[in-house]
Amino acid sequence: MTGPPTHATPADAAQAEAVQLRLRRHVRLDDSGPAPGAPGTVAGVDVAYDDGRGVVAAAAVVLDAVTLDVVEEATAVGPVAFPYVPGLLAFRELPAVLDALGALHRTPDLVVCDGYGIAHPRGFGLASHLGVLTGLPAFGVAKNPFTFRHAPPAARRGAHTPLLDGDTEVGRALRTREGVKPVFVSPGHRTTLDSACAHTLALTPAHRLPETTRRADRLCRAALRAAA
DNA sequence: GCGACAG
DNA sequence: ATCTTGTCGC
Repeated sequence: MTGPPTHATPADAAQAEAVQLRLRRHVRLDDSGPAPGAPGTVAGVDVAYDDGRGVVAAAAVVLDAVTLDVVEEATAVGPVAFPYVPGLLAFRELPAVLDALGALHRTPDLVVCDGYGIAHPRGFGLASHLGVLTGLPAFGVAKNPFTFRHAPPAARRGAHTPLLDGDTEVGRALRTREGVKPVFVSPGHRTTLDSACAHTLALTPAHRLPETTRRADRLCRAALRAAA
């Protein structure tokens, strides 16, 4: 039997890796998600921690994909369920993020994550994991190149170079602001790299990071403070 | 064996 | 992620 995707927190790193290997075959990189520029909604999700108290706060902010106006916001607070281990970030962040997404009154057409999609040691980063569990189109925008190689893109906004895992392009270093350090985009689920990059440019009219992640970042920090 | 390592 | 002031610049 092909049982449903797991929600339970793995007991250790070995079990977590086994879950990733089992779930990754559900990843689909196609254009079944919204086309860049099309009307609809885009959600940004992010998480903030208070390691001292072992508390995590997540936020989901839904924007109008065309105007970038905020349509709805939701937060969730809970106990930290997993330590930070490079390659296993999803087990630390997703429980709270899924709660925040579940608290929304409407389902977004697309989700933007802080981190990576298929650019990952086992091809199953945060955005892919979230996409597979929710069934929603998702991609990741990371602030650092992780373990991947890339050449610096040209200085103008929109310039990009491949993010390489050996010889495979798993993502892209994308310049969202002229002369500013690029972001690192990778598809997660039900989207392509081209589409993810186009969406990222549409979400960055004024800053390096997408409006979705900027808003989710602010909101989850506020939720963490309020939880104190 | 020693680093490096999304958030 | 998080610990942290002022400061330069659009």
